[in-house]
Amino acid sequence: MLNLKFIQDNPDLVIEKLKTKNFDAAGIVGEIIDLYSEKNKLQGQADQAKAEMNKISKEIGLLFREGKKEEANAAKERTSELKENIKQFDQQFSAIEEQVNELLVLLPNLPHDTVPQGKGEEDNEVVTSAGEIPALDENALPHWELAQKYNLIDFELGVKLTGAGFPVYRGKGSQLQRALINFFLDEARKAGYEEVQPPLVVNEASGFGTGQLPDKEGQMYHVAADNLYLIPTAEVPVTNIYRDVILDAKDLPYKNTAYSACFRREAGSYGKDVRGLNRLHQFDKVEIVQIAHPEKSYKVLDEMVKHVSSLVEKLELPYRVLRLCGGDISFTAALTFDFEVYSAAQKKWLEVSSVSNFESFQANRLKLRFREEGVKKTQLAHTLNGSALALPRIVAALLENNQTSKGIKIPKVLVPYTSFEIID
RNA sequence: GGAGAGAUGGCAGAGUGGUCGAAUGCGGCGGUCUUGAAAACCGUUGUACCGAGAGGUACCGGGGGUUCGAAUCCCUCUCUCUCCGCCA
Repeated sequence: MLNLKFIQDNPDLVIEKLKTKNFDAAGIVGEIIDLYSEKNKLQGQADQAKAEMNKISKEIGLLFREGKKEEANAAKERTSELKENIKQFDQQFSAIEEQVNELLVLLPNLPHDTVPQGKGEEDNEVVTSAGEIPALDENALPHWELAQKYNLIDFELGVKLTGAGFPVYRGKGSQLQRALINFFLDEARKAGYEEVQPPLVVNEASGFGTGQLPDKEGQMYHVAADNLYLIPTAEVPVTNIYRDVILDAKDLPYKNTAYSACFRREAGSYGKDVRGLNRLHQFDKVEIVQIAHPEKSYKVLDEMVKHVSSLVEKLELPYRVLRLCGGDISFTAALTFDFEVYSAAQKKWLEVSSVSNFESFQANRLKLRFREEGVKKTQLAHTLNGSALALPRIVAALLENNQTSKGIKIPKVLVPYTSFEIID
């Protein structure tokens, strides 16, 4: 959510910047500004009326104490009109506030200056390309066939237990999952992230804080009986750790990492790249989150991109980093780098990480503030997060790229975690 | 699932209709004292909005009501805790 005052002070900037996101904000911004001045006018009137009311009430109290009943009763009569006015001001005031909030929630975050103009994925900018694309045999298998051949993942069994998109990992497939999770968590810890194990189910306030609600309500599984949501990413509970808090500037940045299962309904995405591990309803992911000082958040973003790069490099996967264009970047992000690894049998780039700076967009919803030493006024912090990494597509690429006639080779860094070097 | 208790400032914890944005203690910050530190003592210490400022307003879990006036009374919702039952 953009800051109300910021919009008020920079309406043209907001409209101009949102054009990059292909969002025409002129109407909404105009309405917000009108409502804002109306709101202030009303508040001035309401506050004045309330001040008078408070004054009279105090006087009445004193008069009663002194036993001047008649004067007190006379004073009472003066209040009825005031009371009515206050009631009306308050009603109008909260109606306007509600309207403003409804409009505010419609505005996406402003894109960073470096976000390229564009309509969709095809306009994303490749900023890095690294690693060698392996030359596989003609008869190389896609990962879903490899998974079956080596009994690593049972998709049909998942359908029996739950439904499509809920695979059962078994044997070395299951061990490989565990190895990756531990590897990712260890790497994050070495990079200074504190590990946390958050709940996998969150309440409405948390969903709102990071921006899943109300915008992407249909994306999450909703536990209706308790009005709770299964998390689509650990970003939600981990970032919400910092909801409604005021931090000391000297303690920034806060760095957390968490492994979690992630649940996504993926409504409406059937038929598109859904084979095998490409798109699931439940998957594992290690997430990194940072709460940063606004002046340092882009440095932090770079650091996070480097961290994720190091992970795919250690796994010896060919990858590229994309700077998302205005048409592809999310509603909440100011700047996002996507990581894609090449899955050599499918001959496809698969997104395995998305690293974003949300600036103060989430912080404003979260009421996540910090205070500079000696300064009374609080400021909104910046939030950032990234996948480091999402497992399924990493597994897909590992299986496909490392297949040999003797089996599937495990990258060196993972061997201490898997305790086997080859899947055969 | 059954029964009960509760929700107040960073924490603990008073406050049952007016002078309460809220006692007191702890913690934090500043100071006095000290070679330094501790102790002791003194002062200070919530957030947000409006206003050029003086200042004003709101907030004692959320919403509504009674009243000239509500942290305090009433209704309602949510959450937390304790005990019992069941269970990992």
